[in-house]
Formats: sequence, structure tokens, C-alpha cells
Amino acid sequence: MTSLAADLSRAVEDAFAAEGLDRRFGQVQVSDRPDLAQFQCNGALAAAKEAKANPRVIAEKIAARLKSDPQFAKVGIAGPGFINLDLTDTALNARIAAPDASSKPNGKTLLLDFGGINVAKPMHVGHLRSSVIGDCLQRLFRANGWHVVSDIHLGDWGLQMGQLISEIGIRGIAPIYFDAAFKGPYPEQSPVTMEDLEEIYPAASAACKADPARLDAARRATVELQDGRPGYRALWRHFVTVSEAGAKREFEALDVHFDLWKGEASVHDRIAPMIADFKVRGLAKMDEGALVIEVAQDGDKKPMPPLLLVKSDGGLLYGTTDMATIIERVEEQNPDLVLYVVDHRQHGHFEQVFRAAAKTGIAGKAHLEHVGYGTMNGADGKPFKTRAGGVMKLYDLIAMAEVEAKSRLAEQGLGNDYSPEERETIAKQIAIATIKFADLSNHRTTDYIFDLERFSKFEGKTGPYLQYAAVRIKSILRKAREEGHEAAIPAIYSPEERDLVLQLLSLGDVLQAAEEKRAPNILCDYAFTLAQNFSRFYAAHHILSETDARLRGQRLGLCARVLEVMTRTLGLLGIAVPERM
RNA sequence: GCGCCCGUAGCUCAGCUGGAUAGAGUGCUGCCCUCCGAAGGCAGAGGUCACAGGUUCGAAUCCUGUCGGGCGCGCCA
Repeated sequence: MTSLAADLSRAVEDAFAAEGLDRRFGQVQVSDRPDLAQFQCNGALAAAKEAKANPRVIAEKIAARLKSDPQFAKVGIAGPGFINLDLTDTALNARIAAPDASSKPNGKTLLLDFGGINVAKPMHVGHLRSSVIGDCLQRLFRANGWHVVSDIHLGDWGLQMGQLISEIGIRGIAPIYFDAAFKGPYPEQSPVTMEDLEEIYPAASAACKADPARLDAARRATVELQDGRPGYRALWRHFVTVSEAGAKREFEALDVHFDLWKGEASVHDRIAPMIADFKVRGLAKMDEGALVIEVAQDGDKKPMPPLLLVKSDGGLLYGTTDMATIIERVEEQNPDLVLYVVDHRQHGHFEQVFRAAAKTGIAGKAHLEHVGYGTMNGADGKPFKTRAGGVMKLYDLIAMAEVEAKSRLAEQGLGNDYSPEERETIAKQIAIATIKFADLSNHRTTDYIFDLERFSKFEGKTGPYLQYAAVRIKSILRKAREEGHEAAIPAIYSPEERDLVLQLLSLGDVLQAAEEKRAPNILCDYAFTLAQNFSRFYAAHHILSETDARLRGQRLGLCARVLEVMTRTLGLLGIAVPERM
């Protein structure tokens, strides 16, 4: 993977080091002033501040050393001490001619936790961001050489399970599971469907809110489930099976996949020994009837409540399973990094868990990090709802986007001569691109307004536009093959070609930055800018109609490289490029 | 009450480990299809970077305060 800025940084860092200055000052970035230079280094200013020296004098010394490097066409100093760098076209041509290898394995393991998909609840738009952002991160880290293990981490062990069980008990839907005298085996067929659960859960939740006695019953059922009551466990198993089948369909539609389908319940057997260990080591204590780990620290600016492990009624909380899950992951995967892709409103919870993990030393070498994200809002700036004001299901959102995609295709008069199957496939791919690009192109942590009409347009900074841009290149390359034109190694003759090559060669820098910031929007920006640069190149040059065969081959080669990088970048976003559209 | 995040062009958003003229998309105005998909290209108008102080040679970016918005604060997840 070529990382032009990173490569140049090494050269400039060497120059700083040779002057007896810290290497970190040598960092090179793409210039803010493309009219002045391709790359810049601002390190002389920072170095001068630290050394209380004249920045221009330092810049002169660095520049003098760099000038002997033949890859630079220009080494200049501007303003108070900016070092401006241009590469020669020869240097750029040499780099673009080299095959672009993928990243080598870095020997590190990432455990990616997609929190928040709950059993018995339909997936709604609230789950979209976790899925889409988490999926992008797993693709990105893999591309950057990490060993990634993704875990959907179902919410399947808390109070909601007790709420469902007690509601089903009250309704008398499946009395056998409540008969303490029944010795099994329990039926293999679930007594409830996903549709049933979608109705039962909100009813149970509302009943518990309205009636303390019902809440009590739900809590008792939760504890009995967690303690292993056979009928409840069997019923719960059905909830999980039925919900997983539903979730798998939705994730399939989104093209999001997990290595592990574990949940909170998966670590249940680890909880008792974990708690015993914490007690022996004096880390957990009773407080107001609950078993807790104190996590407040000196210097806290706000009150930091303890992490609750066991409720006063004996029930377990998700902080408990989070802790046990860390223990399991350290044992099974021994990750270097654990990312929790969860709504940023749960920041406080993760702060508690991470502190408790540090205090108890269970995380091993793993760095634990909450990758929070903001809310997807409707046009009114409030959380995205259906027209009727209800929660929008993910399935319905995807369906809406597909309808929109079809009407856009029709509007443009596209795909009329395709088979209905192909049109259907294309519409699905456009719908997914619409949703994913909309979600990922906004910065992860900010709330954003989801405007389906805007995001599904073929113009502007949208997923469908990028697909179109890639499809157009495919079309050019297909025609070239039909006409028997060969693609050659690209070469630079014009400013448009130079810009394109410079951008292609910075893919590695972009992937690195996106990884470090856990920021998919950086990838979106890159893909969009690449499409813009290609359009400029395309508008300014003949490709197929170029009569000089050598030039034509080089331009076709450039098209192929752009398509390759575009496809790769969109692939990291989880967006597929149709063959035609 | 305490704490966290946010306030950038008409609208939707980037930029925030301080650096040169604050960017994109959209919308608006004008120009460009007898060449490969104009879903495009080129040019233009549009901003006291909420406000007030401070640090600095230099602040959208760091610090303090004010105003406005979102969110979170022990037995839900």
C-alpha cells in the first residue's frame, strides 16, 4: 500500500534528525495550498518554538538537506517557515508503476464488539449505525493488517428477558414452560414467532412501567432464568433462536457479517467465579444491598457511581456480563485492542467498565475503547421515526431506500433494457450504498439528519453517485476491451493526471488516518475526491478516442487504477459496485 | 444541580494533536454536449467559524466565562 505522505515524512524526519532535532517535527502532509506545493512540513515552526530559534533558519537547513534528494522537483520555504515539497513526475511515475501490494499482517488482534442488538426486539434504525460503522471498522482494520474478530454481542440476558417470560406466563401462551413439575424435554418448536415477540415485548415493557407488581414479577423471572430454571431457559433459548433468524436476514441484506454470534448469556458460567475472585481480592463489596466495584478516582470532576455487579434482588446487569466477557476474550483471543461500537450515550457505562477492568486487571494487554456514535435524526432534528411516529424498522428503511433507488433509475431512464432480476439487484445495491454512505460520510460522533431523498440522489456527495462514477469507468474499460485496446502503465502528462496519481498514491495515508481516528468519514471523503478528480481528468482528456495508441494505453491504465482504488475504498465502506447501472 | 458533547456559507456537513487565502455537497447565477454515460466540467456570488475575554509570532482549532442546543448522571440496556 503506497503512503506517499508517510514515505516523505521519513525522508524529512531524517533531515531533522541530522540537524539534531526531534524526528517528530518531520511529519509531512498534503499541502493546504495546492497552488503552492504538493506537500508541506510545518515542523520547522514547532521546532523553532521549542528551541527558541528562528524558524526560517531551521527550515533553510532542512531544505538544504532535502535538495540533494532527486525525487524532489522543488523544495521551497514560504511564509514564516513552511517547507513546501513537490515530487518530480519521474518519481511519481515510478511509484504508480509499482504494483500496489496490500498491507502485511501486523500481528495484532482487534476484538470488535457491536453492542446493542437485542433479542426479541426488531432491529430498528438505532441499530443501523452500530452495524454500518462497526462493519466499516472491521473491513478497515483487516485491510490494514489486523487480525479482527467481530462479535455481534447480543443483548440477551437482562431484565427484558424476564419481562418477556413473565408476560408469556401471564398470557398463558405456553404453560408447559412454567410447570415446575414438568421434566422435559421441551418442544423444539418455539411457542412464539418473531412477530409475536415484537408485540409481546413492548406490551410487557409498558406493563412493567405502569405496575410495580409486574416489574417485580419480571425481576423475579430474570433471576430465575439466570439461576437456571429449566423451563425459563428453554423458553429463552426459543427467543434467541427466533431473534437470531430475524437478525441474520437483516444483516444479510446489509452485507454485514460477524465472526461470533455471542451474547451476554454466553459468559454466564464465568460470572460466579469472577465474582468470587473479586471478593477474595477485596475488589467487590456490598453497597445498598448490591454488589459493586468502586470506580471513582481522585481528581474526578463528576460523581462516578460504582459498577454494579449483582443487584439487590440477585439479578445480573450488563456491566457484569461486560466484565465476564472481557475475561473470556482475553482467554480466547487475547486481543491487543477491544473496540465497543455503541451509541455515545453509553459513554458513562463504558467509563465504569473500563475503570473496573483496570482495577481488577482482567484486560491483560488489551486496550479497551468505546467507539461512540451519534443519533440518526429525522428532518425535524429528532430521532428518526416513521410517518406515524413509531420506531422505524431497519427492514422498512432498506425497503424505502430500494423504492427510492428504483424511482431514480426510472427517472434517469436507466436499466430499462435490463432483466427485472438485474434491475432488482442493482436497486438493492444502490439502496445499501445510499444508506451506508449517508451514515458513514458524517463524522461518527455527531448526530445527523437522514434525508432519504437527498442521500439517494445520483448527484452530489452520495453513495449512488460514487457507484455511478465507478460504473462509468467500468464501462470505459469494457469498451476498450471490446475494441482491443490494451491498458498500459499510467504516466503523467497533465495536471489532471498528476492530481489523480497523487491521490492514488495516498491511499495508505488515508487508511492509516481512518484507522487511527476510527473515522469512516475520512474514507468517504477520499472516495468522493477521487471521483471528482477522475471527472476532471475525464472531461479534459480523450481516452478511447485518443488516437495515439501509447497515450491511450497509459490513460486506460490510469482508469484501471482509479477503478481499483475506488472499488477498494467503497468495499471498505461495505458498498458494492454494480457491473452496470 | 453536576458532568460530557455540540454551535462553521440559505440548507446538510467536513476541518479541531494551533500555522499560509476556512472547505465540500446542495441551492442560486452564467458558460460548456456533431468525443468515450452532462448523474458531469468550468466560472461566480455566498461565512463577525454563537458571543466575550485570554495564551501565542500565529486561534475555527488551546484555556476561561456567557448564551443557545443535545445527551448522561446506581439496581434498564
